[in-house]
Amino acid sequence: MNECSVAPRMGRQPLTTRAALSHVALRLFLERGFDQTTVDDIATAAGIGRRTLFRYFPSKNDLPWGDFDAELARMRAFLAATDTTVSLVDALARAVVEFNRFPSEEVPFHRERMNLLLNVPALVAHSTLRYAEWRFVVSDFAAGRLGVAVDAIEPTVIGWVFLGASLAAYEQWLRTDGSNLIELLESALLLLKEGFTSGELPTVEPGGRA
Amino acid sequence: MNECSVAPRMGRQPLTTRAALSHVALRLFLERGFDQTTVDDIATAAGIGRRTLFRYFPSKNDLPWGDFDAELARMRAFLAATDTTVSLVDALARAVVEFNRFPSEEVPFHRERMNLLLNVPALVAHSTLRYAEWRFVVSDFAAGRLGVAVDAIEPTVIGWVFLGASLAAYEQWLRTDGSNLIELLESALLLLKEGFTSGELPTVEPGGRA
DNA sequence: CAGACTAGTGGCACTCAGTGCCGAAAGTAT
DNA sequence: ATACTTTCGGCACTGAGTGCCACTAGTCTG
Repeated sequence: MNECSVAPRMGRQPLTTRAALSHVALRLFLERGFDQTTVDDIATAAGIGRRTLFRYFPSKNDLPWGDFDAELARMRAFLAATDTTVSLVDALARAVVEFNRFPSEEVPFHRERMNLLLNVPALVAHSTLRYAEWRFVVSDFAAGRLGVAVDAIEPTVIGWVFLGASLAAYEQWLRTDGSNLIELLESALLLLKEGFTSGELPTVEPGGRA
Repeated sequence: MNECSVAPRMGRQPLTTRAALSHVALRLFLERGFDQTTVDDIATAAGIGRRTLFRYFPSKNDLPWGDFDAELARMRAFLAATDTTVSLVDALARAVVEFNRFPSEEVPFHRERMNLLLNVPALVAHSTLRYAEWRFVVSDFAAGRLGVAVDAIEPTVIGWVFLGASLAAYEQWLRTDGSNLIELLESALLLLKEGFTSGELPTVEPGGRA
């Protein structure tokens, strides 16, 4: 029977968690820089073997992301639960905002993490693979709403456009101390709604200063 | 005096060119796959030393790109030469189309190259760094037209959005044999002009089937 | 022509990320 | 105790990328 609450599954218990390793790595990256930190350093700091670390994360580049898959699943669920009376663009905009809402105590941590992800070249490059998964969630939802294939041009463009707006907001957020990520996201997403029809873009006040 | 046309500059002549190496590498990548091709293989095939190859290209990932910097300079020049009566969005749309126009004999080659760049994970990731340079050209132009800083939110979003539309067109192009890249780009860029105002996207026929 | 100068070449040794293999360790189930 | 299951981590290996340095192939000057 499986009635033990302390060690519910068979075999040896894991020594640590993805979250703990991500945290240790992030600390070292901030202290000495990403390139100056070796995987050995991280493993040693976490008190595990180097080989073991590679079982928790497939690459050094994945360490700052923590458990991104779980976050993505959250966004997918949020979209799935959105009422169909809400327009496609609004539904996506709300989901994006929701996806990027964090408890206030985690905000400084998240800021440092994004600072790395958007500035260290190796991480910038690797991030693309994560963004692709994110875009797929967006495109998939859009395709369902529009009644077209997920690889049709409209859902694809929508995926890219929402990603671009989000990252633009993030870049803005990291650039200015004390700015509010959620407000910046709403500004950027509003730009999409206002559209590019006129050729002259509407001037939107950055949320942080509105 | 410097009047010799064969060897105009001092010192030893280069054994090869970036373009030649890019071509050799691309052939090998197509034959056996990107991951199955080592830098040694490429250097040997090109008849140079491995160490020398790394002087022509900073990384294996850069080989498929050839001389991207020159292409970027062309786009920048095209934008700079665009009449100011043309709206911002139209100017960018024309520049993007121009940037992606190739002589018909190079099209199959370019297609294979983009096939690699958009499908091999390592290349997908690395491409981000090249795209960032591309986006900067777009954002920079937009910032000038809008009279705002290049790191303001509007030019940033515009950079992302045009990149997204371009890549969506490319993905579409690679997916369907015999499709026309230029037409697909125009379709995707039209989506941007039509905008997201209504919440319901206009249905645009893919250029390849129009 | 000799010697100085300059720029490309490539071998060697090194660091570091990532992987396959496999036995040891630490648990649970019977 | 024994069997089974899962994690751990050492070891050896591949392959990308780098610093160093001697060598090569040119030009330029006297």
